[in-house]
Amino acid sequence: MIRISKKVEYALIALKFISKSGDRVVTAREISDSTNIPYDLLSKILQKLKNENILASNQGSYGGYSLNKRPEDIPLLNVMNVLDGETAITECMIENHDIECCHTDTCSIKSPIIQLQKEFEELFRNKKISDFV
Amino acid sequence: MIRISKKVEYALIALKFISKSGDRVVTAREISDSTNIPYDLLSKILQKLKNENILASNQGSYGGYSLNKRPEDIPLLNVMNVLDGETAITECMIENHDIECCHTDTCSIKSPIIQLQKEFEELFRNKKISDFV
DNA sequence: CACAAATAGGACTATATTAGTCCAAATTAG
DNA sequence: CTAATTTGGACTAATATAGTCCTATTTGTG
Ligand code: SF4
Ligand code: SF4
Repeated sequence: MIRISKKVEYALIALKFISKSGDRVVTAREISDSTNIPYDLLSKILQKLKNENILASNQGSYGGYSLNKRPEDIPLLNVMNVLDGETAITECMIENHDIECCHTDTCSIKSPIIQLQKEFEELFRNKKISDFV
Repeated sequence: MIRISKKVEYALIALKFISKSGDRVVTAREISDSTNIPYDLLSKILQKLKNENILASNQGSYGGYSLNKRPEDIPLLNVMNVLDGETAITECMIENHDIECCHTDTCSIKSPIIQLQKEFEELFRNKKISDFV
């Protein structure tokens, strides 16, 4: 059905929330409360964004998250890759794929698929978090 | 993980096969044998393409499928919609959606999502079967 | 007419992915 | 120390995808 995952949607909503909060740090609880995104799920998402240096975090009380990059410097593709793994429109477009698709020998559409993969990535790489703010 | 479904990949491979076969009709068995696409699955795919008038079919012995449109007149988006249902990058982008996403009231990213949906559709509408042949 | 080859299509199963939950540990300001 | 917070593993539930099985219908040919 080709869908942007809820994780990515939630990330976009959260990143927007944080970028609208100025310089102060924002807690996961705060975002969860005002967006109805499940707290535990949101926490994981923010953690992954932090590990990717999209967010900065402070632990402990009065801790929270803040943006570590400008919204215009965060490509949507980056967020997708962090949360759902490498974005590949087909099995064979996964880089370093040990396990080959069982049709790889006879498949007649690989080269146009490579082209489509490029255009697909381009669309999502050019789309930045700033476009959602 | 955002993937083109196997159904759609198989459809592309099959459509390529048919369009390379000139004017004669091609059987599902023939395509299945030379591509290793599971016969039963392929049959369903071809049937759906026929119901959408992308293919023409003849039943009975010496029956089979043939293209009903020129490859350059078949958008990839069309094939995706036929096989996997309406292409909507998020729940709220499904047209006539009775059931609303549970965040619809508070969601802050709907309008950029609408824009992204447009660009997404554009990419897949501009990509034609002829690009795969 | 009988038969074989083909499309047509419903129902089902298995597998994989996504979404969400639960729990416990580590960190830190006050 | 304590409360608020991030960190992160393990688990469950729900949904979607891929594939299988079976039967009916159509039609050209002997
Ligand atoms: S090899 Fe062909 S069938 Fe296999 S994943 Fe790539 S495009 Fe799809
Ligand atoms: S309303 Fe917002 S959260 Fe719900 S599907 Fe649309 S974009 Fe996603």
